[in-house]
Amino acid sequence: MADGTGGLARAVLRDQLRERLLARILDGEFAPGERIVESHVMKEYGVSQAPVREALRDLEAMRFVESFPHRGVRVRLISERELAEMYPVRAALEEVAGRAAAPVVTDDVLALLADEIEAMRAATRDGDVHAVLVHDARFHEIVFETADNALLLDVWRSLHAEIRALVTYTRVRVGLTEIVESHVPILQALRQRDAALAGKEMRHHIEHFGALAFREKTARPD
Amino acid sequence: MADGTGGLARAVLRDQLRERLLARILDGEFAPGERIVESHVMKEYGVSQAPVREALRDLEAMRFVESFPHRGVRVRLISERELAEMYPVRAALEEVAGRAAAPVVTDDVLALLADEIEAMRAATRDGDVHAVLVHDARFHEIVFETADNALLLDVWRSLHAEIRALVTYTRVRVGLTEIVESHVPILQALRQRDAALAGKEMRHHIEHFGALAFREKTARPD
DNA sequence: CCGTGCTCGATTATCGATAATCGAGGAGTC
DNA sequence: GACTCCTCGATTATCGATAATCGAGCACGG
Repeated sequence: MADGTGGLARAVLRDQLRERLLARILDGEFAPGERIVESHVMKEYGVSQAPVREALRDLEAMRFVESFPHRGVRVRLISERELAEMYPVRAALEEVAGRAAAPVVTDDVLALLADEIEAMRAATRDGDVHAVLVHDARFHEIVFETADNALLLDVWRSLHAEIRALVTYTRVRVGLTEIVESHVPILQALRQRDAALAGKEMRHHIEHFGALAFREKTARPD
Repeated sequence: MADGTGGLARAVLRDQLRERLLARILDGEFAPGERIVESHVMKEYGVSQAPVREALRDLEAMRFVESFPHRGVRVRLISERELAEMYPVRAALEEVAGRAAAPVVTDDVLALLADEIEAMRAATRDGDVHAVLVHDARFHEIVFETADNALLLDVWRSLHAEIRALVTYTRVRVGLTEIVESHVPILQALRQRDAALAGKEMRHHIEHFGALAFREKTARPD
């Protein structure tokens, strides 16, 4: 058993490797565009090639890396153009989630959502940008889970890489408070169980920040 | 990258195995709920365990099979509910594609779309259901390609709408002619370069058949 | 007769090694 | 000097074998 390096010897190796590698990608230790060589990872964690390959394949499905036959795996470089492309897709998905979630949301879930907003506010006061983003993502994830559509949730999760990269771009341009408070109308629409309104608020929420983030280059013909 | 039928990704065993296994699942040779044993597939195709595992993992990501650690892989029962879940997601994506494609569509593309409709009509006359679905899928794919949003195209492809539609068709009888002719309003909206209308037609197109196939559970308040 | 623990066959998860493939860089030619 | 061909090092794709794990069936005690 490989216990010389980091003490990963419990569950399925593939999953542990995936989490480790993902953390390193998000920390920027693996820079975008940089290659991730299987043999290096093998030696570093003292495991064999197979679990490394499968972990990397999982990360590919999550869109954090890309791979080409015989040419290996590299951290996906997410261009500003791709981020711009994400907004209409994400906006549409969030609208679907809002519409589906509103009629079936329970008071418990509403409380959870309110908690997340509170947590975002607290993190904002502490200046903890990372925590804000975590609770932001969690807020949206709760809505998608409530929508009770496994396929929808799956597709949304596959956008994680883009969403993650997105916040790095927008971090400096948009105030944290504005981000946090813009979740309130969504919660209110859900409280009213108004499907159309909830969908609209979800859509606007995404489109608003999309327009903010790319206002200098969006020459959208309307 | 998610390759559809790109062309030069042939030599990789994993991909070939995935296609073979998928065909067998769809043919019903592997019944829903039935286990797929790695060692059996190994011997049957004369390959090693690694490519089999990776092919099965791909199929898992596509939701055609499910796997549990140390307990192997089994064919997922694609429930009617799951098929129903696809429709709102797909409808939203198609609307985005229609809106994006309409302002930039060329006459060449419009001609291609008209050709696909003609091909669908011909296939209908021949009673070739599979061909109809292929050209149907191609019609929509052309619209997504025209939308010029790589992420949107990627997400749409990940739905494998053609395959799911096939499954739907085998369960719910919908008139072929109705399917084919319902593409005409989309083409007309694109001809007018009317983004909002094209999006709306795309959405209605999908929602219509979703409602037909699963009318008992869609109770959209309107 | 029923429940419990154990053994065994089947299967997966992982390993270490080999074959196939790619990209860079040097020798040779015009 | 620029281009082409070829070799070589690096890396991936696949293989065959071993270790870990699970579930079913059986012996045993209550």
